[in-house]
Amino acid sequence: MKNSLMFMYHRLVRHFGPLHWWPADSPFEVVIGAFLTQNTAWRNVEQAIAALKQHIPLTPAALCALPKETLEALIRPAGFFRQKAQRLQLFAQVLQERYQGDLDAMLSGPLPRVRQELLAFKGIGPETADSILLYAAQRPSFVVDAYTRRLLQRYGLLRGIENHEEIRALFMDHLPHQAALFNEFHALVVEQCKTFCRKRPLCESCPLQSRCAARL
DNA sequence: TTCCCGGTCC
DNA sequence: GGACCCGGAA
Repeated sequence: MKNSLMFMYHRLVRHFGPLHWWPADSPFEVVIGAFLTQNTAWRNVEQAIAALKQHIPLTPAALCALPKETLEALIRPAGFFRQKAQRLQLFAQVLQERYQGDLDAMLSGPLPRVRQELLAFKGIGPETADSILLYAAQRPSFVVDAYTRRLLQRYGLLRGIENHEEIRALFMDHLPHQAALFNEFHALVVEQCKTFCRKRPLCESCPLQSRCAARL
């Protein structure tokens, strides 16, 4: 398993080169992006964040102070804007009250404990929690999303019945816990799935073709 | 104009 | 399983 994952990683690095994730100016902007990108194409999230940035500095305090209706209107392009606005503000509020707005303080401490705390928020599921941990705090928590499942399944590393935590464990149990590695690996998986391993796959020029089960 | 895509909560 | 929602492709 370790060898399969590392082979895949190196092939993807060779094809896509180093990616620069996560595109954001601050850790708190990563958090906002992590909420907004749920079930949403990144291009729409960019619009929403750009609009938001024009109105307020992207800080927990400013987000709390913004009227809910205004926030909803600004992040509208990201979809699910009512629930995302409400959940983002709730998160910002708790961050203010418990940690005086200090994201680093919230995200430091033993990884499993911090992860559990994140998962307790309404609007933070496993993918969002791990995105925040990895990309806002450089903590080695592997991010699994729909792309990851599809790629691994087609490649032949899953039977198809594994749940989210089991897929995450595949990476966590077989790779060194290095934030830089996890960061790049997830970014490469996303790029790979947008380019080749799409819903309707383009196997012809895929960098993983030679060892992919779907292609054999 | 309909259809598709993507996380989380209930 | 259904609800939440957009932009863009078909």
